[in-house]
Amino acid sequence: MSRYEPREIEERWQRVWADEKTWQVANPGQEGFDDSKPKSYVVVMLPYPSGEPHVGHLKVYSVGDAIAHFRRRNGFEVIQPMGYDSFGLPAENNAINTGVPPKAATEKSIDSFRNQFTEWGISVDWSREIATHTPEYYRWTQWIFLQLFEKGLAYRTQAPVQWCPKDATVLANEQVVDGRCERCGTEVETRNLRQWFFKTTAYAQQLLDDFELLETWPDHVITMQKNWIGRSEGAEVTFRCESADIDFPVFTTRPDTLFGATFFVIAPEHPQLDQLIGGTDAEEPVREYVNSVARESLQERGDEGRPKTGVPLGRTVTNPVNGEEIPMFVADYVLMDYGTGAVMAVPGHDERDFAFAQKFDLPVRRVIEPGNESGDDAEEAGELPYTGDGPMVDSGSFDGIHNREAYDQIVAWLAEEGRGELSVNFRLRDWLVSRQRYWGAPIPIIHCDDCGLVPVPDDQLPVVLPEIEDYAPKGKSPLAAADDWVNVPCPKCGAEAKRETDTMDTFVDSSWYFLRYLDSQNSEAAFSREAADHWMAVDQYIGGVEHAILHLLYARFFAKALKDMGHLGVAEPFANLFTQGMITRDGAKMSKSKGNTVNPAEYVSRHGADAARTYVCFMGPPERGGDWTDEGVEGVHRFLSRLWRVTEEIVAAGVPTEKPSAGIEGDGRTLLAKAHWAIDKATRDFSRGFQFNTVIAAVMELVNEIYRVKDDLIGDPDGRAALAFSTATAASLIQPFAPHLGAEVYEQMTGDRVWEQEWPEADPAMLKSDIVTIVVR
RNA sequence: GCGGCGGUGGCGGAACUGGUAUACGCGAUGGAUUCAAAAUCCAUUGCUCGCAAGGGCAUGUGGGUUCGAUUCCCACCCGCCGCACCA
Repeated sequence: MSRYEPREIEERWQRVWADEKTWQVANPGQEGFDDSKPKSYVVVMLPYPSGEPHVGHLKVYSVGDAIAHFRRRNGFEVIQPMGYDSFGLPAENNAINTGVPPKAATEKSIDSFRNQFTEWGISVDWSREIATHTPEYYRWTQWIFLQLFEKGLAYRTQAPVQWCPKDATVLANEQVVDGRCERCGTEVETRNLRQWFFKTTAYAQQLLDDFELLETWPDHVITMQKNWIGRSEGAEVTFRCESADIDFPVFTTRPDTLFGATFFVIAPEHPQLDQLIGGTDAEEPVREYVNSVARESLQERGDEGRPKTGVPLGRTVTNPVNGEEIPMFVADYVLMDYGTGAVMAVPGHDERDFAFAQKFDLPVRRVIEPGNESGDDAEEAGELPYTGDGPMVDSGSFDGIHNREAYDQIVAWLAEEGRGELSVNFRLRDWLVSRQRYWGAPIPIIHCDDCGLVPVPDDQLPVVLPEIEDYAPKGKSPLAAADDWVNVPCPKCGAEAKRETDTMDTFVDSSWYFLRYLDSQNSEAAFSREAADHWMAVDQYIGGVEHAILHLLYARFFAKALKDMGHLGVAEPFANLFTQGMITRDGAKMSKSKGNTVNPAEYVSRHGADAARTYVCFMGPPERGGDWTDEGVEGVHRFLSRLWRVTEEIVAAGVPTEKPSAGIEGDGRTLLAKAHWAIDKATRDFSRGFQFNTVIAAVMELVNEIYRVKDDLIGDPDGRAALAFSTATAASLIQPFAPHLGAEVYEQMTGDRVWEQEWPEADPAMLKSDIVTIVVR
């Protein structure tokens, strides 16, 4: 009997799949297109190709492939493409350090990724492969940019932006975490720069509403996105500064507390600050304060518990509800980029305003009595600031009314007076997409002194990224030094003009790649509407939670914008989302510095791709993380070897051509019952949130049962038929995880190709237990 | 502080709708095979008292509902993740 040599088996089947283009699927209108089957579009988030794939990749592609196989065998026409998110800073930083051009290094990594994915036996339709750094791809990234530009959804403006001094580029808000660059951890600075933005805020409401359309997105991802979009309802109320002749609108979620406003605060960056203090006694101290705030990092400023600071402006505004004059302050706890950059301060009913009032000895006024409805801690409820509900006091004609009712009445009254209206505010800001770096898609815009911002005409796309010598960032894009490339005639008037030298954030590239997969060879369009209408939306999207906000929000925005521009039929790109957990080692996140990394290639060569793949699916529920152990992989390898050995044994004894007889009794009957039990269990757990660990456990139980009875059954033709059926069943059920061994064993037992077989169905008659358990009360 | 997820043997984890807690795997112990080892196979393995038959205790803690609770309810403790001066 020969040993289980996984690499031999795996290479053999990989050759078959490659030669026969088994996983290649035609589009509508193409030869071989099959519309008799329902479609299923399975996408695993595309990798950033750097070095070699790590275990995270092994896990996510194993999970995705299991789903793809299961869908195929349940009668779906499945496409599972692959691509590379191949623009990005790491390749460029590497180029600065080593001199290896980003393109060369990236393409080497892509080859390595493709080779390993092939060795793992992932069932990819390679005819659809894309890489975002190729002109064939980014030509269409640029085209989409221009589409957004035409619709006013891409615009250029000067704004205070987050600048990472280490990476020497601006960052999107989403890419700044705790005041630090999400990539490199460097503290970011605020700079006032002209930058390109996508108008994500135009879709803020729709991004919230369309969560309705999503079928199985994990709650925590939706929650995170909702928090990020940060919708709050309230009112916009205008306070007037008579002495300076300026109206100050403020956003408040508590218009019911308007009568309690005792002062007024504006942000240090407020554009009208100069007008308010110019030539007054307050000018000196205010300027000093504003400068000191500017010197502070965002992180320091954002600290919730820090003592309140601020400076009086020596002016007042009029409270529109009672005509009262209240003093104005500038303070850094008011942020310019939320609401209107000014707030009415109600220290009696807001904790931050209260803290400020205490510090500056300002009056605190109660306008809501603690309600008696809650009945809990009366003492605490009586203290100020009080943020709960209750009847209004000291609020003119609204006294005695419950604050929730007063809310509506006050807003109605303000609207009548023309001093306010209902309003909704979002925390979400527009997406800053320009980067002062080299290795990205050039922004296809030409700056002309006379014509302004001129889009590069369609027939001149792509704007090819030129090859340069010096990648080092100098505060502006390295592209600025490429004179031949920068200087071009204006497409409109022909005068001398200059190209935009910024490149796009790589998240732009990855916001639409799942559309390019559908029509990757199309040189006339980004993708055909017909192909998109057939395949979209993605039926199952799979990836890490770390993209819960960034990538998933951007891709959702893209789909909505493309839909509104008539290029796409769906508003949500990913109908179902599955997020897989991270694999650790020795309980810690893997990192080169800790020396606890796992190189999948090593395990694939030692135990086979099937064992490595099955192990990552067996570690625990795939949405959770797990700790990698060598013993664990060995255990799975042992299980696969057992399946292999029993196959050899049955082959040696002679594989029966007959099916097991229906009347079989004893061990044969028990074994068949176990096989049907395993089919039933595996099918249910597969469908129930991809519980792969228990699917695999069920197959292990079946194999254990085969071993328990095989010596008794192998001598008898009928018993051998039962063994062959059960072994083929085990192969069939393990195939989504171990496609090579699944194919091998299945072929030996039946002569057929397992991936062409329908997923097995359990015979209900075989599921009935002989022993009926009666529950006695 | 707010929101979400979780806590079960020595370890990773099972347990569907409230019905045999600990499936499956790892590890450990004993045995078979072998000149020996590897590999393989078989058996045992929650803790505890007992020579044994058998008993007691166990799903983070404390209560509750129920004939019956890992599962449902209330209160609390711990861990992980996200957000956090957003008016």
